[in-house]
Amino acid sequence: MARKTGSHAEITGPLVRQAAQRLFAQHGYAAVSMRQIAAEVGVQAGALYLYTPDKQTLLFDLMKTHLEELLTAWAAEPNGGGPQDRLEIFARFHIRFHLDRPDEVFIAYMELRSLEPENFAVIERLRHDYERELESILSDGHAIQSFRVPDIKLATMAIIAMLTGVNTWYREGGRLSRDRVERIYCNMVRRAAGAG
Amino acid sequence: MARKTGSHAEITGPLVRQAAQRLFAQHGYAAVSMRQIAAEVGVQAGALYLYTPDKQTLLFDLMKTHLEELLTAWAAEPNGGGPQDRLEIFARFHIRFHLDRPDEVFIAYMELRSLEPENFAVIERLRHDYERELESILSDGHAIQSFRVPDIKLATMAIIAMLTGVNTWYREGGRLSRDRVERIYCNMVRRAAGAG
DNA sequence: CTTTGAAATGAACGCTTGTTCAGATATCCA
DNA sequence: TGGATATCTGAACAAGCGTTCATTTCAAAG
Repeated sequence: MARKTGSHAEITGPLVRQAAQRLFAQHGYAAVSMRQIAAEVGVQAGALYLYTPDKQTLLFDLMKTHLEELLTAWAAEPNGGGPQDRLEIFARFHIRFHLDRPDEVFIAYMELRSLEPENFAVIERLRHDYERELESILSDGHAIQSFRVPDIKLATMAIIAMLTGVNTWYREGGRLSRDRVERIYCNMVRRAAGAG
Repeated sequence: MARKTGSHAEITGPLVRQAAQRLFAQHGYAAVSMRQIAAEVGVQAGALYLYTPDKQTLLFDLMKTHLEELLTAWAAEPNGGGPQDRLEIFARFHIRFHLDRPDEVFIAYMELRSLEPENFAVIERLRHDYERELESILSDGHAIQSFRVPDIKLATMAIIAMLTGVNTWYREGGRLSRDRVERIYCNMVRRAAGAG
């Protein structure tokens, strides 16, 4: 696969990350070789080491960047209103963000076991930071009896699993529009949380 | 890892499957070598080929067996009652069955991409057979207005994702008993389906 | 006690792996 | 134009891969 003509060296770095992302998502970290990534970029394997110290770091950076972008994007969402509004905003945000990045999401969920322990700890913390955002919404709603959830942590995990699950079946141009999917999931989440 | 003393050759086959299951679940199919599996069993790599034609078939058989057991076990559940009862039975069954087999479930969900196309097709069909069981419950309930679901297929996927998600966080001996988890999930599923 | 046949070994096959590095090449600034 | 600097090649390294197979081991059957 030849490189785009006219491409200068300073854009090879992003190309490497892009190629690694697609290949890791498709075949899995362990099943993809540095030579495959290099071929996708249009370069020899040795050249990759100008852009990453090793294969593991390549994976780690992809996952870290993804989760940091997730937290940043969530922080930029409107955060006014009561728990019910915030739950709806969260659900819609989660679906939108995840459907926009199927490869990143797939890697972040499937390649945790491919991370060396120190890297795993970093990623796990970031993921937990995000989960706590939903947890605090449910907790606030529980406090003022807007929601009926017997166990807040369990509800957090259940709702996130349900929302993230959309990535496993949704395909662009399918039977349902993204907006319709967002709306339906929103309703299910609200009801699962026992919202009035 | 030495074999249990007194073990005869006729039980090595199951041991191989067991070892492969644990290792595939922990590190992923591509990351596990035949030599690692053999070491776990207490045998040399060549001996594995008395029990499986190749590595791919080993994976395929694990997944196929898991899904067939899932379908068989579900068929053995009581299937009387209305959609509401059947939804509750399904939810409890799904959680119970999946929590009992964390390794199998992990492999069945994570290693789809490691299957060669023909094998993938077989597994995908089995999985779909199972999803259709829930779909028909929701469909029946929708027909007699016991459930309020704007889209049955979407609700099917959402509920299964939510239920299967329990495997990602539940740990034996944790804060919540299995029965309590079952009950809470049951309620969330009922409400998500819009059951009266 | 010998024969048989399954079970397991251990070496070997050709190939791929992640990573390194001396050398070639291209690009940019003076 | 010339020299410095960033970029990339291509070969090499040791190690590991899935798989095969002639040979050995060993318990049970005759």
